[in-house]
Amino acid sequence: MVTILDVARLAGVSKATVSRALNGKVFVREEVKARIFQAIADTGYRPNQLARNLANNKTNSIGLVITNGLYNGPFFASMIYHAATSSESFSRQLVLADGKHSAQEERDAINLLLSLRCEGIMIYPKYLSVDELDEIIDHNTTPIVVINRELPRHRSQCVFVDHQQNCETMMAHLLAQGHRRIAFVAGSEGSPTGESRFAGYCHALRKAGIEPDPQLHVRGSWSIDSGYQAAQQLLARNVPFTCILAANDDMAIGVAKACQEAGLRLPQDVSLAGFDDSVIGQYYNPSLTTIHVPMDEMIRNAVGMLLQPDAQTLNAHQGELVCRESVASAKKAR
Amino acid sequence: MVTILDVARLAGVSKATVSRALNGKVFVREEVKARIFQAIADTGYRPNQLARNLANNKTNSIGLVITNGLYNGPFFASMIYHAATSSESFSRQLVLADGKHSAQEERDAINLLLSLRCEGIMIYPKYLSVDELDEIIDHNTTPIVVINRELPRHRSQCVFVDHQQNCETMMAHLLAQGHRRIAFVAGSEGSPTGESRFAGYCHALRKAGIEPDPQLHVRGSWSIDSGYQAAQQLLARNVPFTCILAANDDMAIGVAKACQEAGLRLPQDVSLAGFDDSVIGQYYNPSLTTIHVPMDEMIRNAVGMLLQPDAQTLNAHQGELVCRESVASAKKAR
DNA sequence: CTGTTAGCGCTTTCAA
DNA sequence: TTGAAAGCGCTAACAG
Repeated sequence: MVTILDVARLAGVSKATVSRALNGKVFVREEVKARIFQAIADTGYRPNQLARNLANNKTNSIGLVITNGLYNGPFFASMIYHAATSSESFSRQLVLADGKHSAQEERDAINLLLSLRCEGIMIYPKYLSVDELDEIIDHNTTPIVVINRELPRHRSQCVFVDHQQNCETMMAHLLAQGHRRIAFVAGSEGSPTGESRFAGYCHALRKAGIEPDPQLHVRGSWSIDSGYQAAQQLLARNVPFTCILAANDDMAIGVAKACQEAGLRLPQDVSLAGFDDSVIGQYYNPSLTTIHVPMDEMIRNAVGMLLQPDAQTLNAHQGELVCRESVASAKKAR
Repeated sequence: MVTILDVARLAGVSKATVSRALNGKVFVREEVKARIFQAIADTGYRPNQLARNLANNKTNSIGLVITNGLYNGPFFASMIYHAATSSESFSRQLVLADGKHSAQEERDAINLLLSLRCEGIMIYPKYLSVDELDEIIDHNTTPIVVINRELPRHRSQCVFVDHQQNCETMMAHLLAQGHRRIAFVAGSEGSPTGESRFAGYCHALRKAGIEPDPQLHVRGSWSIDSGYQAAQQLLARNVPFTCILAANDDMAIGVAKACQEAGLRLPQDVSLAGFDDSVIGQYYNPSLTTIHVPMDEMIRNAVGMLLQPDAQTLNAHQGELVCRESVASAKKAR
């Protein structure tokens, strides 16, 4: 491996001068510079970032902790996409670490990124609780921003949307269409996002004078397939409903499949809605009514928080109702 | 920042001993070890991987170059997913670099990863030609594996599937269903994957004694939306066909949307098929006939090649026809 | 403008 | 089994 010393010798200067020529902060005589660049070209020298990072004590990289099992879906794809794009726009590399299957492994992933000396770390938590996250942030000097969790104790280290509020917005829309018997396909047990959406569902119903019916409540685990299975359970119960609200778009698509297999037409026989506004929803048949979550904005914000901790940034983001074909006005309950 | 020296002092030993205790390769007296770990716990010491990597001259990381605009789709999501999973299974970190919008930027991305001293680099090329890739591989000692491109000069630095062969398999199926007027929605101009699939399409037709009709040929650019628009163009031409084959699943979904908007029923009025077997195809309505590309296998293979360059590995992978609802037997051309 | 000299934090001989 | 010392490749004072 050719080092800066080789270049220096070939150009007949010292390492320092090569370094200066390379970094451009300090003036180097044109003539010398030319010799140096010639030597670099001749040797095929490539600076060792590792050494450079160590000397500078900074790495120009941003870490992202995300749970492996999750990033298969379109939702997470767009998250990684935005994370990579935002990082690059700040000339930072994105380093991925897997949260795997437990809080401990999520912690390990953070520690790994920390020992890699990432400049900042974003984490989309799945297992770690708010308390644990608070503690991790307290115990570290490296900037850490939590995505999709509200941390009351660390207002400038989190970005999130109010899922409950969004769900109430959605419910208001469904109720306005005349739906009264609305089924709910929940996300994984214990997921704060899922719980908030469910809370929004219950709250909106009660506000409309309707008591949530446990018979209309089934649980999935965010994947398309889990939505499919949840819907089959729901249909097997043989209770009447005119609309199904799934806690995310992926599950909604699974639900659609199950309904269609059961001979139900969407939206004539049953309306359907989801959350997240994943790309496919727009092109699904029928296209999916959903809530748009501004992932791009959130991530851009998160990266901004990491790199410029002082700049005041907005951490509560607004979701937005997107009305499409999958919701029709209610006729009569099946 | 607490360093190994702080720990050493606190434990009353030398840096070297702490290092040894930490790495476990050399024996350290139990009693001393205990003192060291106590000191580590007390100080909250975390080894600096940067320094460690520099000293060891290795990084435990694998780089992936991929074009930003692309990884929004489900296909690339699954690629990143498998890349991260495979890397982790070899205890390596995945580092992402963006190929952006040109061959030069793709080159830059590789150079970046190289200067980061990744142990190996995988590249899913979009702009770089086979010749350029050959050259890059020749000029570097770091292992580089190219995904989805056959490099005749570097058989053990590439993994790929035979897209033309796969397309012929698909065409054989469509022809067997009685389709004769089969439209083709191509991918971006100049894309080797797209060209191969198109070649397979033409070849299969000719083998069946049918001359490809330019009127049945439209071009998209891999995205759902481009498929939608391409299909609209096709429909506007008002030429008869009984089946549409899109060069990937995403475009097929766009095509489906356009057809349905035009009042065509799938698959009764027109059959539809795609490539890649992306998750959504299975749940789309109608579910999508496609060719499964074994991305998991390919990536695992690629990572294996990077880390164990000597081990003989298979680099040509087989695609597999997946028959679902979107293709029916041909009645009469519209 | 440029060379010399210390480090950055860790690993690894070499001796003891 | 442990310590001292050299070195990984680069940057950054400090002189000159």
